[in-house]
Amino acid sequence: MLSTRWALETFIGRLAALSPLTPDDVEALSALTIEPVRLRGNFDIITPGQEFHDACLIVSGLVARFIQLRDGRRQFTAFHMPGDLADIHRVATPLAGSSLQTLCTTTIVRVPATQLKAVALASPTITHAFFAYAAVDAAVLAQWAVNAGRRDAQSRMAHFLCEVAIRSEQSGQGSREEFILEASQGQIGDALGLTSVHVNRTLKALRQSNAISIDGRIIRILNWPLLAAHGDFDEGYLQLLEQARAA
Amino acid sequence: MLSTRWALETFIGRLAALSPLTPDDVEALSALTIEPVRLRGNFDIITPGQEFHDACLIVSGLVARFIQLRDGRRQFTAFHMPGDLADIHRVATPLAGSSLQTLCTTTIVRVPATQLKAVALASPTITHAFFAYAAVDAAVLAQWAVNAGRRDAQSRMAHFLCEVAIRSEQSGQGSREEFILEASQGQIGDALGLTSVHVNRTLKALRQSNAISIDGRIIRILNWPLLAAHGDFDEGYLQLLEQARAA
DNA sequence: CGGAGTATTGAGGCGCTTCAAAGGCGGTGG
DNA sequence: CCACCGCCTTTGAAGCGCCTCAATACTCCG
Repeated sequence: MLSTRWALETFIGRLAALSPLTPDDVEALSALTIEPVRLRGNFDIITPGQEFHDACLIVSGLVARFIQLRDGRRQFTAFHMPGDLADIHRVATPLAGSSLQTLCTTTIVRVPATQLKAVALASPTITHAFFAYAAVDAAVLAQWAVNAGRRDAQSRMAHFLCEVAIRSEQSGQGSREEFILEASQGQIGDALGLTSVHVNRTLKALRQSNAISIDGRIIRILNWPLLAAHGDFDEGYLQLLEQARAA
Repeated sequence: MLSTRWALETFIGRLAALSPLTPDDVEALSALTIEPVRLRGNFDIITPGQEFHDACLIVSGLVARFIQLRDGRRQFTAFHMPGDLADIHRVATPLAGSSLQTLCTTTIVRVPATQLKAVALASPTITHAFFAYAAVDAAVLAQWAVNAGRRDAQSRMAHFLCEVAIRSEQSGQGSREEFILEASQGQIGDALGLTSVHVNRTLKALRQSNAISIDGRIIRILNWPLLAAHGDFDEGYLQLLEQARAA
């Protein structure tokens, strides 16, 4: 199930949803895979300032992009789930402004940036798809900024859970009603700009309103309309480009 | 000075700093300009959900990208200054997840996405430069997310002012010691995730520590090391790719 | 069975918001 | 030319949301 091939096909499928790929495109992209690497949790894939010449395709597990402050506190700026390509910008530069770390035991495939770039430039439809993929990344990041800047803790959490739910569903890792989130409450706090203590209280409140239930790392959304309303969540931004293609 | 041609040349210069452009590239990009449009402040260039088939080159003034909540509060996710291309993602899709609004009287040039796309696909170096440009946008947005998520009001403000200072300098609009920020305190609050009241108090505190002085819309940074330290500011992320090219 | 990391809960404090009001400044029209 | 109006800035006072500190319980794993 969670094989290297599965991850690559999921990624290609997502690209295909963004830009109609030709059979040649799919073939070129399918040739990308190199050896998978298994990493423990809390492993630093990239540290800032350092040059890094590979992109990361996530096969299983969970990877977070983050920026760290001098005092050690940090803010996650993205979660990357199985089937995601974590470093699409590596096409443009080997320098990273942010760090990448596994949140749990994770399998990734390192795709050399040179290969990625060659594939991108070889086909206009792939170029287009890569742009669109980066645009979705940016749309998600914008929502995280809105979360941190303008929503209170419960709305943030609700919006965040809705996003993870949809993305889990999109990558075939679960449904929007039930999925696995391999992150501790402290790590969720780093994504939302909250402390682990307040994440705990916020989750408790959402549980008590019967919007969600939690069993270990399994999240169940019991009342989707309630949660979506609470988080002011509109899934459009996650499907923006699929819609564009349909039009 | 702030002519359409100047803005286009500034934009091309920035691209050239990201990826070595050929003379043909420069020529192709120089042919992009269409008629400039003058807009009043608080003019909506894009509203969400709507399709939009042009990218915006800023000639003068200030444009903000933002996402609005149901209750009317909003979070800015980017400022676009003269010489910036505000909608590089329009290469990939006509659908916008966020809105675009002028903050003051502003002149823009609407570049048809079809033209932009054609130019991008015609040259691998331009494609590369566009990717790099989008990567810088994403790096800036990530810093805004960190600002809202993990920094207190004074650090946020300090970081924000440092960013605007450097970007003003980069686009030849001023120096990092003295520049114009055409935004009200309420609008600055929308960028930082603060209320206008607290923006006012925060600016007062920074003035009293002799880090900055303010005269109307003119910001003077009196003590750059102090302000940068206060905001935990490292300008690397704004010049990431220039460095990459130098290497 | 012991230890480390995580979850949970309480108490107290601070930072930012909210509400409110007054003053400044530029623009517009009588 | 001045009176007026809207927007912005500035300041005060009070309240609340989230943080900090702290203690206990849980769970996984060796």
